[in-house]
Amino acid sequence: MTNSFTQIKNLANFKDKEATIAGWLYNSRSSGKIQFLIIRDGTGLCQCIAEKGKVPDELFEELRHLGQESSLTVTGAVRKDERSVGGYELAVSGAEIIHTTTDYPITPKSHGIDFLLKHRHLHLRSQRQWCIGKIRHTVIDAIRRFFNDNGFILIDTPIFTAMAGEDTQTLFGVDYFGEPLHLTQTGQLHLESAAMSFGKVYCFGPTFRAEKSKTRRHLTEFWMVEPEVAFIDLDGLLELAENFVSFIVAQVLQKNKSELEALGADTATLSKIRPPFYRLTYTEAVEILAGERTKEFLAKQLEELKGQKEQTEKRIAGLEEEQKGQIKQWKREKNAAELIELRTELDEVNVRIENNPKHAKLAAGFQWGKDLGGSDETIISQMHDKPVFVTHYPKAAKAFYMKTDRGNEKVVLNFDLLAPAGFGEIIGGSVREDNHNLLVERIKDQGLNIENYTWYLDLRKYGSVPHGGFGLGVERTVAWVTGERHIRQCIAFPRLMDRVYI
RNA sequence: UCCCCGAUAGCUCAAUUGGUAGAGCGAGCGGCUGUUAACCGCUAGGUUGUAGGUUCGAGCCCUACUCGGGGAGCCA
Repeated sequence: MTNSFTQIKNLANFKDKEATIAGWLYNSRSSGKIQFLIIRDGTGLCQCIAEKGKVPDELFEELRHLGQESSLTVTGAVRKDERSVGGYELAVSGAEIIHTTTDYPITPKSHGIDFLLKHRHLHLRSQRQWCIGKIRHTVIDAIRRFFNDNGFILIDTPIFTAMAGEDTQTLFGVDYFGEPLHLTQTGQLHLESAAMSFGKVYCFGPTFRAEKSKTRRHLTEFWMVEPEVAFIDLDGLLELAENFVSFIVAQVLQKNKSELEALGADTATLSKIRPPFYRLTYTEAVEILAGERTKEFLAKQLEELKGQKEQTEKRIAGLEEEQKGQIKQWKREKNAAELIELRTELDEVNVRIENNPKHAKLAAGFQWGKDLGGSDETIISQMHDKPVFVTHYPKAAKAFYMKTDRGNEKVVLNFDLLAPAGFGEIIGGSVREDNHNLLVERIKDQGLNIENYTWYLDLRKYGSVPHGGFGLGVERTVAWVTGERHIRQCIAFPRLMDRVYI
């Protein structure tokens, strides 16, 4: 059935010829003798023009009353027209209605996030989600392509696992025939053993974390890709990570230009994402955070926000004044719509103004030894126009498996990659401790049961080599690239803390 | 777990100091031959999240609860 219909993305090939498309009614406008039907078919949007006299009267009336998201096929001549959404439109000669829809809940006007999440199964049809879904597909395709083309072997690591990468408090427990297991939070430990067989490996799958985090950066179930490489040092890992991320961004720019534009993403800044990325050590980052530069940066940001607030308030007051007077009806309605927008904007600015001094205080009081907080990462990230590596974190704040810097025992050979313009961490990685006895010490130091790690320690007994890897969060990457502020929009069916609709 | 904010028509939001609950969209009907979230006219649509309290009078004030949003810790 599918094969006999023309896909909307291919309409250009049918210029001045007849085509039949099959899809759903996305939106329609009628002007008495002429109707504009916007059809979506999963590959794009197409405006179909139905003119009275050129289609049977009965069909014309039927189309005029057709509800949003009704399914149908439309036949007509394909012609180029600048005024049309995709550049091409269909002059309708016939149509077959497959299913009539009434009262589709998601209208072309604005909706709140709660309503949209409750209707996620339908929301996936809307343009914004469709664009994000296409870009996510490209990101995942680019991830696999990059590793497959660079000599990495795919290893599927288990989802049921007894191993804990970090601490067990953030894991989802599972009753495995009476045995307590949990859902994986990383494939890394298993992957290390595979790296000793294949050299360069990666795993890619869902990951589960029971962190009680209610922020725009967190999901309890998300997708993560983790490469692991034998015979590599920290510099090698950074180089791998920057080439990898640059490749993903380049692929999205190449394949999803129109989707990026539809989403309002910053393609100019994205096209500058090329190696080398900025490199900071943790110690340098702390100096920046606690220093004058951050103080000035945040103070300037606060001034800008206050200015923005003042302007928005002025505009709101002006509009409110105008609404009190005698004005045309259409102007009154337009003002009301603008007021709603401005009030939302004002709310956001107020939250940022409220947070700014808190973040400034956290940054100024930052003590060497603590892990970087979310707001600290945001500040560093906002100061840069390209991704930033932060390396060499304090050993005490990090996981047991990270390799101690032999030149400075207080830090480990690890790194985070912060996406620019405030998006924050998208990668975390490290060189792994490869000395058997040092690793035993670290396991004991952190109060972990050494018996659980005998196989992991074996890797350091039989031909131990320097090795390392990292994990990249798919949804965070998609959010950064698309400019979407919340990662829940970057996966089809998000799992949030206390919130699973379907 | 902690801090801040919110809940009014199917949806997005108004409602002055506590004084008769309104608008747009959506739905239905009608009009309009090039619309871009089209436009114009008419119609229907409400126990203001729940329970209690203050008051002559509560959408608005107070208390508790439920649900949601934003942020913190932690992290990809």
